[in-house]
Amino acid sequence: MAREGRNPTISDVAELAGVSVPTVSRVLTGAARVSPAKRELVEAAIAELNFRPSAAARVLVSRKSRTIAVIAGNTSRYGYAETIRGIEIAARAEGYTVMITVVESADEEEVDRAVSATRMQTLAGVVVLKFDPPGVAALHKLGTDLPVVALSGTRESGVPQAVLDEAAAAEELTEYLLGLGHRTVHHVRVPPSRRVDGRTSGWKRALTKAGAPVPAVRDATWEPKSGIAVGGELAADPEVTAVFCGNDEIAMGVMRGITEAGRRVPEDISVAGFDDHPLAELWSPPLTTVRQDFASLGVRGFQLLKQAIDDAVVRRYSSERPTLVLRESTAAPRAR
Amino acid sequence: MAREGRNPTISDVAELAGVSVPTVSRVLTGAARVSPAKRELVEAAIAELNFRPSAAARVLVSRKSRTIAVIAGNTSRYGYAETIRGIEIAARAEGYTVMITVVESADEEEVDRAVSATRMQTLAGVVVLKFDPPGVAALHKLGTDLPVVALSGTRESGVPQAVLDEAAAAEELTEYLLGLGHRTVHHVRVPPSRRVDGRTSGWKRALTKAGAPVPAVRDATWEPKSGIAVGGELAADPEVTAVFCGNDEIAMGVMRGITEAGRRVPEDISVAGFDDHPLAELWSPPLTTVRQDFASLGVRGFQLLKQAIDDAVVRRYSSERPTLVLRESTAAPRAR
DNA sequence: ATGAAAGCGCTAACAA
DNA sequence: TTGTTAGCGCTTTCAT
Repeated sequence: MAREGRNPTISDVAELAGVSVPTVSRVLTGAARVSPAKRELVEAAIAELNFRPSAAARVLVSRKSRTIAVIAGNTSRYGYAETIRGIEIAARAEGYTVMITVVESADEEEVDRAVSATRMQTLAGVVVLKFDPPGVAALHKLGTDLPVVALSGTRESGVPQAVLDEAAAAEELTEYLLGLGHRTVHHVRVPPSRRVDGRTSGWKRALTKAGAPVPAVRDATWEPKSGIAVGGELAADPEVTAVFCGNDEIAMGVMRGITEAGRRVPEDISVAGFDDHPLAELWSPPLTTVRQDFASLGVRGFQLLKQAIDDAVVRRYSSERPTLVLRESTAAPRAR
Repeated sequence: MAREGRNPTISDVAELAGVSVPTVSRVLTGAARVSPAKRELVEAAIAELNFRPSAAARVLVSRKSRTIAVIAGNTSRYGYAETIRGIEIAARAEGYTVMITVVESADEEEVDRAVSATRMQTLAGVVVLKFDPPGVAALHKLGTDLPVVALSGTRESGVPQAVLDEAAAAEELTEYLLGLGHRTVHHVRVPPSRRVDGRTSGWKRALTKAGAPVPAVRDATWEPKSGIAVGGELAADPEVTAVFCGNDEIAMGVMRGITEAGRRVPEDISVAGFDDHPLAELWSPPLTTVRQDFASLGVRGFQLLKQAIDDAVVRRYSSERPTLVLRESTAAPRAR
């Protein structure tokens, strides 16, 4: 009999409906046919008791889970947050639950901790945000006994992955800047995920193709403010007429540094960003950038994972080309 | 014997270590003393097999879970994302896993869906982001048989909650603006969680106290762009000399609208925001605002939840007063 | 189509 | 301190 003070179980439902426990299970899972009469009884009992099956018991016996994990180096920065949002939307649509694991650093100990914490759960699969070194490290530690999909800006061998082709977009943006008449384009990099970074390599490729000089790369952190100092240095160099920044937030910092140094954007120096942050078009001047659809990256990532979970014919890649967004922070250089 | 192709279980460990299954369990949970000799054997076996206990089995038998759920109307907007980050950090430090449930709307059907999905898992507790109507609705549907903590900007009766005292901060900001010499302060509101909203009520209180006229509230959406049109309207009214916006992103939109209308900030119109978004200080002019520590709100929320989970003496409230940040988007009105 | 029986991997209660 | 026994709430055989 259903006791008070605890959640109803499947046997409470079975008893109330006057059927066996497996029959209730059949109604729940839809795995086998149940006569309409019994099904109705069972459904009434479920509703009356407000019964919800225990996910833990289901997982234990069926060895199948409706939970996926997302491993990420960060959850709140724009690209990360939007990507996770996309994953969650796609997962929810398919009835999957999402749990989050944050990997703070690429230290072996921290990566082990994160992977262990993740793998304690019985999971249907894992999506790894391979945007940074912690993500890359976690991906490698994860093992192959579980469906895994990586999300990133550069296609790489190994697990299936959904990609935003950053290199192609960065190349296009750099070519646009050169086409405006700039002799070359300087580059401020955000912390790269590996030695090579799609945005940086696309930039370099465009310069090389055009026979333009390749200036030394300048590094910024993820903090928008770190762009201010870099902007100041850039403003001090009269050779600099165009700057391509690794993301919009850094670009905003760089623009402030340039402005504080008394030079104007885009009249003296053109500045372009990357991502199309929601505030990029509100900035003064509105930012020329590359639109990255992170939410769609997350959706595509989950879809790839779903295929792997279902043992479907697994497409290993899903690539999308971010698009150039021309606004007012870039212009032709002034005549010298 | 440990078979290939499946995860090792506690009995594999027991067998390899030459002890009983419960002894392994004791080592795992630390619940009872085990002789150093056996403990070492067990630990060696665990390491050799790379054994990880099944969370599902543990939950099933112990009825205790190390997973908490976060229910939120949104995951990627600044305040939400930072709050979730804080919850995750605090949870991780205590060995808890975080799952996310998004409630898209306050529709009964959607709220039921979200709550059901959440409650399928055996949870230690739930943190609800009560920043918007979906969050409020989910909180009410959640039931009382589970530790629940709400996070919001306004203290309210009911479940324990961690709060950022928005009303007090909004009042302080409005007083500051009035103190600058503005006859009154106009207000642009972001979508409120209920009829009353802390930011709006603090603003109104300050005006009333000062005997200043209370202008009609203008509404914006969460989209920063929605501020542009509002800014244009405000700029067209010569009576408007100071505007308090519900968040920084809207303030940025409003400032753009004002600028596009040919008026200047702060010379013609002062504009203040709320939140201290990371880009607020980089904006031109840098934004006067109220710093809200969302990450700390999340941490405090988890701590409250942890106390409830542990049946400790439960503090029901944790309140923090956001602080005024004075920058350059506000100034005294020009002499008329 | 339905039920009886078994058992997923662990912890709790008890005995030794 | 340690082992034996029982059983958490389900799904999965296997009969019927």
